[in-house]
Amino acid sequence: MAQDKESTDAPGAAADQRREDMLRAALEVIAERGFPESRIADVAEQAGTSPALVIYYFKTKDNLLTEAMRFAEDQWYDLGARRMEVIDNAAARLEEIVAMTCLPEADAELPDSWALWLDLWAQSVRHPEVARVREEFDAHWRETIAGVVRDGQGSGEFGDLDATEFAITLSALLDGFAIQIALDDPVVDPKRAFAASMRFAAQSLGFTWKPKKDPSSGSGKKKARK
Amino acid sequence: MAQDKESTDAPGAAADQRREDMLRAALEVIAERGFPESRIADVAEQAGTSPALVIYYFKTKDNLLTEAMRFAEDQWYDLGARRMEVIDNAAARLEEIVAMTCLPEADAELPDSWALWLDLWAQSVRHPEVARVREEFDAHWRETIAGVVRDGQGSGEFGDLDATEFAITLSALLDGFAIQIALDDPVVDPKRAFAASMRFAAQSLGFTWKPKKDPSSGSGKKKARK
DNA sequence: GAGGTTTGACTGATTGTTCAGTCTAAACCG
DNA sequence: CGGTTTAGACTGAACAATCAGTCAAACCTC
Repeated sequence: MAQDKESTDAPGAAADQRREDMLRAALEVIAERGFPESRIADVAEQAGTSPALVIYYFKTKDNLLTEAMRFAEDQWYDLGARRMEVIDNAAARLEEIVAMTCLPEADAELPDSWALWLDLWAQSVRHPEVARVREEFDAHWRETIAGVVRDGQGSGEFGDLDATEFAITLSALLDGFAIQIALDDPVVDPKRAFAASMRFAAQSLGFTWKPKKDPSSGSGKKKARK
Repeated sequence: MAQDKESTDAPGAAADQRREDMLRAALEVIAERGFPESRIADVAEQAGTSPALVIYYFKTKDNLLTEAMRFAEDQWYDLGARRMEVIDNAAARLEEIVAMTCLPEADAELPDSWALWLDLWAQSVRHPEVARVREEFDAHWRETIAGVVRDGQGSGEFGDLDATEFAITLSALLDGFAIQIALDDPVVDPKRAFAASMRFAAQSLGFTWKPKKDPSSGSGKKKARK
C-alpha cells in the first residue's frame, strides 16, 4: 500500500525510502523501549521486514540507532527553522522556540522527542558518535537562539547583552525543564515551565511578556502517554 | 584489613556491610558502563564476589541497580545538608548549592554524579521505581533551595519573590548545566555554568554577587575523565 | 541473467537467574 | 564441655533465554 509512488524515480530512491522507513521505525522503537533496549528485531518488525535486512542497510545496531538519533535531531531542527521563517518579530520567534521545547501539544507532528533527548544525553556519555550528534545539535540550537536575540537587538526589541551568554543560559534552562516535562513531574508542568522560561527571557532581554490565555484545553492537563 | 571491627557487632552487621559494599561496587560499575550495560558479573567482580551472591542479596538486577541509585542520591543529599549546616548566611549557602552541581572539583568525595544523573533521568522514563527515586530527590532538592531562599528573605539578604517558583527555575537551570558539564561540552564549561547560575540567582533575588578569583588551578581546565 | 534486494535459518556469545550443595559460626543439648 | 543441629552466607556449575550478526539461497527488476 505504499509502492505506488516509486515507479519512475531515480534508481536507489526506493532504497532511500526503505532506509528512511527504517529510521522512523527505529525512532518509534527507541521511544517505546529506550535506546539501549532497542533490538534489531523490534525495528525490523516495526518496519515490516526482517532483521537481516535492517543489518543489510545499517551495518550494525549501534550505527542504526545513532543514525536514527541524528535523523530525529535534524527533523526537530528543520521544524524549528521552518517555524521561525514565518514569524516576523524576534520576541515571537523566541516565544516559539520556548514553546517548542516546553509545550508537548505544540508539535503533534513530532514523536515525543523529550524522552529521546534523555536517551541522547545518557548515551552521549559513552558513545562518541552519539556525543557528536548531541554536541552539534546543542551548538546549532544555541546559535539559533543567539541569532534571534541579535535580530531583536538590531530591531530594538531587545536590550543590549551578550547574546551568546544568554543563549547558553536559556538553552540550559530549557533542557532542565525538558527533563521535568519528559518525566511528567507533578510539580513542574509544561505551562509552568513555559511561563518561567518566558519570564526569564523577558527579564533578561528587557521586553514585556504577557502570558496569553490559551484558547484550547479548558479542562486541564492531558496525559499523552498511554 | 577491614574485618577487625565486626566481631562483637550485632548479627547481620557484617551482612549490612556487604550490602553497602555491593551498592558502592554497583555505582562504580554504573559510572563506568552506564546503567543498562551494567552486568551483575561486573558488580560481583568489583565487589570481589560471585554473581550468585549479588543475586542472593538483591533479588534481581533491576532491584540492585535501583537501590544503588537511591543510595547515591541519598549520599549526595546528605553531603549537601552537611555542607549547608556550617554556612551561616543564605547567599553563601545558595552559592554552595550551585557550586555542588556545577563545579566537579568541588566534591572529590563523591563519584562523578553527573553521568549518573543522565542515567537516572533516562531510566526514569520507563522504570517506575527509578522514577520514584528521581521525583523524590528533585522535590527534596527544590525544597532545600526554597528553604535557603526563605531564610535569606527572613534575614533581609534576599528580596521578595515566590521562593517555590524560584527554586523550580533554578533547579531546572542547574539540571541543564549539569548535562553540559557531564558531557564535557566544549562551550559550556563548569566555571561558566557556575557564573551564569549565580548571576541568575543574584539578579532574581536582588543580591550582589561578585565572581571570586579561584586560588587553585591557575593553568586551566582539568579533564577528570580518563 | 546480472545485480541489487530480501529472507529464513542458523550460530556464537552473552548473561540473568537457579540450584544443589559447601562452609562457618553460633545455638542447642545431654 | 563435646558433640550435634541449624541457619545464614557463599559458591561453581549449569540452564534458559536473548540477540547481534552471518550466510547461502531466493526474488525481483531492469
